[in-house]
Amino acid sequence: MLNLSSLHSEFNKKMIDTPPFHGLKLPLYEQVRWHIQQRLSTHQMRFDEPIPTEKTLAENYGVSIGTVRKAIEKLTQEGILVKVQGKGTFLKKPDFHASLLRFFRMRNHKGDFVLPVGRVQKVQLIESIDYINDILGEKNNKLLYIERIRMVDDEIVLSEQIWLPEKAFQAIAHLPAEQFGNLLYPFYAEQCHQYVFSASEQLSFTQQHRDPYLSNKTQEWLVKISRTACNLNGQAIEYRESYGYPHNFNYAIKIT
Amino acid sequence: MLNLSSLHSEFNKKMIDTPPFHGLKLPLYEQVRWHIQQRLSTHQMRFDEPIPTEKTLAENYGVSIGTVRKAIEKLTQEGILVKVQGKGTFLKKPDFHASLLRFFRMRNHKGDFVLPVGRVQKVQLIESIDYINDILGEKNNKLLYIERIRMVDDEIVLSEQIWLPEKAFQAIAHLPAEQFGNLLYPFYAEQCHQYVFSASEQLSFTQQHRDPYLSNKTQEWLVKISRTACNLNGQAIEYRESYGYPHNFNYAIKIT
DNA sequence: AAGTGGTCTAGACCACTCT
DNA sequence: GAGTGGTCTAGACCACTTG
Repeated sequence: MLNLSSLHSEFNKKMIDTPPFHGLKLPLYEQVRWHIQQRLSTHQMRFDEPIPTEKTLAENYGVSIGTVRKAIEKLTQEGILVKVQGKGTFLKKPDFHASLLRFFRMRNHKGDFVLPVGRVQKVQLIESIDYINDILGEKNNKLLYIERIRMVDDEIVLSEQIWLPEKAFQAIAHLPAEQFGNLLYPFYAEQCHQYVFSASEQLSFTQQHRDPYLSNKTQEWLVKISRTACNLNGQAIEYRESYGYPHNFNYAIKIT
Repeated sequence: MLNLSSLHSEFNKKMIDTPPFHGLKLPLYEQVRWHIQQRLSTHQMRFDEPIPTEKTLAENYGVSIGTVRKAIEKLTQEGILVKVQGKGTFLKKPDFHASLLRFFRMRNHKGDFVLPVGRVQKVQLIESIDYINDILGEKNNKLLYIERIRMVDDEIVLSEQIWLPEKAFQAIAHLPAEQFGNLLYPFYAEQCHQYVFSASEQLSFTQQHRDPYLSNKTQEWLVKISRTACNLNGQAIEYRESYGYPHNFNYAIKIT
């Protein structure tokens, strides 16, 4: 279990005085929610062990079980926790396998939908770029710059440029490109303890991008996806721009 | 108030025997949720009067107030109801103003973001089209076919083709195009008591579409949005295909 | 002041998982 | 059988809106 003991004693003091709470009168369950989330994000991530039971949390926090349930329900809706009946409540293992597939439905030569394979081509330590650092919430920081392609049947279908804050990713700054695996987020997690939990993507079309890996002509339309990926605290830890051809593009959304 | 009286007496009989429930053991709150939703969708829509209070519903259904609250919470999450403290719980007035703006951020000559103005160009009663009727869940039905353009600063930026089931839209089948207003969904509601509550959209790119209103050339890329719009029961009541130029296209999404 | 939803309690029993 | 979350109860008091 994650160590959440001694919460009870800290409860009142911590809840009302910590930064987000000065002067605010948040509902009890919001305070519990925030406190649990803080505890989770400052621990080493464990996806295989349950967090304390609702009953335990209720006792530790000195609130009723219904209040804890409401807090956990919120965290579940946000995609941070998953509840499994009979087993417990777990940190949700985020999987972004499907994320680019939300936009691109690539087919291989047989016509089946496939996930393009990723391959890092270049890794480079570079000086500060203002607009990237703005996005990452940093200032004048060195950056780790990565070029990566994604392929289906040995054909390059997407080209990606990735910027990381050098500070948090020192562990991989000097590794050769070949050691970066197919998927980057598990790689970040293993090597740097940086966990991507959410991302916001922006989609647009451009005729301005000349890509070194896509053999596109001048003035040809490309799809551009800008992604900012964040950790549990909402802190940006990666900025990425992906380019691809429009013919494979397909995206479905439900509006309510 | 909506008339939800006499629910109590019908409760047990109705809940377990009505179509979705034969043999199923749904939680109480799910049954309540479904029952409320049914009642709402078979009434004339009233967005200005509250539904019965939680206390009343609890008494009528013979369940505790917590169970009713959970049912209503679900309906709130689905965007069907809105709760207003001190006033009551209301049917949510759906607004799709922003929906196309989710994809297209049109700027006018001053550079501000604007909602394109809609204008119906053609209204026509046509014979059955199989793939449209499939989408609408109908068979061999006549259709109402509409052509509509959307404009910014007198420039056509989107072109739409719309198909409606003739049966439910007889009231507008023979109206001249000029009488269709700027927005269609409020028009459907007023004239035909057809209320759009949700929609699923599919986005793609095509070089195949030659549009009568967009002055596009052969082989030029266009954005295509296919939308199926549904009422409260999830029944499809409109199918629409919209085409536009990619240069204004911009779409943001949050992934978790 | 009366009525609404918002928050919170202190339990109960059930369904499921694991040992 | 022990432990987990899932469902459900029967209240209480508070915050907000309206007459």
